[in-house]
Amino acid sequence: MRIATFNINGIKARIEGLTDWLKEAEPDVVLLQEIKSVDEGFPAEHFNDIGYVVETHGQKGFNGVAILSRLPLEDVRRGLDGHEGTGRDGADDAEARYIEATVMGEKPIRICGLYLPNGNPAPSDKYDYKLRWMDRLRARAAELLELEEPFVMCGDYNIIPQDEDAAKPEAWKDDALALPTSRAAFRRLLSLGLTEAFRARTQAPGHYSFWDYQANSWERNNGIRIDHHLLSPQAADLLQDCWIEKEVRGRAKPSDHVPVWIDLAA
DNA sequence: ATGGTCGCCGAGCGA
Repeated sequence: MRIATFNINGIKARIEGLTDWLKEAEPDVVLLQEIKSVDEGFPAEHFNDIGYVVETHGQKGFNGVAILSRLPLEDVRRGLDGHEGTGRDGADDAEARYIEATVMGEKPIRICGLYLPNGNPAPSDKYDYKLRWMDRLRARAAELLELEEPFVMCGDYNIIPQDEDAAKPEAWKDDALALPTSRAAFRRLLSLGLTEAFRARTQAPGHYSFWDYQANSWERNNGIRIDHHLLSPQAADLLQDCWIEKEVRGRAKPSDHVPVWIDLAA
């Protein structure tokens, strides 16, 4: 089963490029982030027509996540638990950033798609929200781990795990994506027993999943690696491969992110 | 270099 995570930065702007990519790359499952659409505005029927079932968790204008799958989806869940009611919008669940479903292949796999808050500037209420959100994600991961079944948490984590994951680490020193506090929160997630698929495959630096639209970042290869797959032990046992589809960034009208893939023996 | 470029929509925010 081949699964890709892809922050598309707006479904309306990316419908054509995303369709072309789906037809040629033929992923079994895709986790989309930043659909920037309400559920009713997402062109689900269009993707049904090319063989994908669609589940969305959207909101107007910003954020929004979706799952596209060639296999049936069951037990869809939207949003994280832990309704603090103290978020900067009055409720931490005001932002649509998380969706879960079970993909019914040969071996059913629980798939979590997430768009972790950016958190800039730091410090700020936005940064506090990011850290709280990571706590809530960790609580959900701990719940799922108790089941001792295969699950994957895939998405735009907005975390540069190590300096090796940035072309210019010094430029991100004070950024919410790379601050020691952010990296520590990411490590706490991993230390529950999750495997970061890309780093499990290679320790090599210089692999990125995002290049800013500004300042010719793509042409200068000034990228960062912030889109990740975290696997439960039972899912890690199924991991065949993990790779970044860098070429997509050079296409016409691209997203600023590219797809990151895992292949599971499932 | 305190700008630069996108996408949401239809002003200004978020990244």
